[in-house]
Amino acid sequence: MKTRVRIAPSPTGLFHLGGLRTALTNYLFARKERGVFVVRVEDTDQSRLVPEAIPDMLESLRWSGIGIDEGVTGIQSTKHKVQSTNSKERYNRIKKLVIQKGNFGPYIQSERLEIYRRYAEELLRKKIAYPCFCTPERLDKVRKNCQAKDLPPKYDRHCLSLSEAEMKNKMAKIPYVIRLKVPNSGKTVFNDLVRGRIEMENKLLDDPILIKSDGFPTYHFSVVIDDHLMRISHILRGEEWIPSTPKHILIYQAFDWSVPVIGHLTNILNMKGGKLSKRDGDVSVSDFRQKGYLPEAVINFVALLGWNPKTTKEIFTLAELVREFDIKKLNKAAPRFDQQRLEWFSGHYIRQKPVAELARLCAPYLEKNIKDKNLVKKIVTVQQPRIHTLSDVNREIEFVFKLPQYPKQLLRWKDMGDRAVIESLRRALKIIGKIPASKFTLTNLEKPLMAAAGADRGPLLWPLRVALTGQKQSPSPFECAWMLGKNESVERVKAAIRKTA
RNA sequence: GGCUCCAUCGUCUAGUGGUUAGGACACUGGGUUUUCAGUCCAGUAACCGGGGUUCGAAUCCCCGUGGAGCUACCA
Repeated sequence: MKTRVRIAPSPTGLFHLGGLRTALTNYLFARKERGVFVVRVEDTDQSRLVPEAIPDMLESLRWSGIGIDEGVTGIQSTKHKVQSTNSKERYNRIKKLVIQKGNFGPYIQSERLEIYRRYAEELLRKKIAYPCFCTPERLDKVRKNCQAKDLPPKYDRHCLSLSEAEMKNKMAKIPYVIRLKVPNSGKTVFNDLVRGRIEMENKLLDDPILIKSDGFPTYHFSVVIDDHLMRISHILRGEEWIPSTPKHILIYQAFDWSVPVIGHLTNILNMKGGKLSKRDGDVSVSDFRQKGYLPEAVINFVALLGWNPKTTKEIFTLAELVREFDIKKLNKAAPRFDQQRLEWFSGHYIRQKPVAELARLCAPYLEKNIKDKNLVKKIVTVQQPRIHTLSDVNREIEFVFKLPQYPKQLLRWKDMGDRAVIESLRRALKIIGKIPASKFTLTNLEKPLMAAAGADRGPLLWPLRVALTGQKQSPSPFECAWMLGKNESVERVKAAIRKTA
């Protein structure tokens, strides 16, 4: 049987790190098995729709390099086509721009309502499911009652005792949900691909709602119908689904369908060990993208959260991950999100980039509008070893555009006096002045200055660096002079001499 | 409360009955160096607790404890 996996995101918010990890795992598994990676949108909760969620997810996956084979694969530009109206309307307009590909569509659940209805009616006919007319208030009471008695919260099957005639009569008049009748004895067992055998007593299971009173299916129902109809062979999803998996299996059994292989991945926790949420800062993939983390770094970092190759290798490109991925090496314990580790990965990948490419990547992040392409390249060259994200490119380079005010004492290296400072600056000025503006390169600066500095470099280089930057900390004087260019460098050194004299 | 899952340095993890418990991030110190980075070298640091099983347990079993998840006409 062909390996077919899917992610089934719900468009209720921006695509976050946990979603990326699930997507990556499914993608890697599909590639490894030469299978198909499907994206299906589960928008059955009409009250929580977030219009931008689908485009955000698609953009995040595209940015990460995770290619989609089937299902919701792309979107036409949403710019100018979607005027702001109420959010549900906006969602529906964006939905129309979604590109779907494959033979098992539609791949958006709100477009499959008749399918779920049909299958639910089949279960109704077979008496495996039943309509329930109870009000939310009554259900709430039943639930509280169970809790008060320390019993598992379960529906009391009040509506199951209705006569056929009563049932028909009510169905015509009152809104109702359709529930699955779960067996009240025995246990449901499945073999989780990452956790091994998991079992649950059937009598602990609540009769799950299959179809809501608004006619939409619940997740539990639509996920089973679609995974079956779309021939999904392996379900790899978050561990929050473990407790409801037995319900899903009972639905498969109700239709006499074979159950896919199921594996539950760990969730990503915050540093305190709690659920990763907006409160912990940035968790959406688009936030990381906007902050200038490289996709290579985010992928590498996320791949190693909950999986590792069991070797000491830590740096992986997406292609290497495809090659080395092994589903058996998934961990069971939930990892925590460590920002510092992500930053290290990002810095690492930034240092690997060719300067021209890094300059192109950094360009949108530069705070100053720099027209001189050459200057951008210089700045990026200097910043490359110092930064962790693309937006860091602006860090500590204010001096390039405007010399900050600084006290003249800052020019002194150790116990130097004013006279020594002036002498040192004049020497530097002479050397710099000799280099033609057209040959004002890093090496042409470094060579003569280092030669002149001799063994004890502080007396020459420290005053020069401060004269150029006005800062206690900065890149090397050669790099600073190079960025500033000959004229500006000369002017700043002269100014420092005047200041000291 | 009920149910389910999980448990090695601060963090990500290696380890599947016998290891000086290994690597990486972070941290600390040192080398390189004019400062900041980078880079190189070194160091601090962990088997949640208690019982078993065994000649021997991080590893197998049980009981605790702790954490997470589910307990919705949300997914």
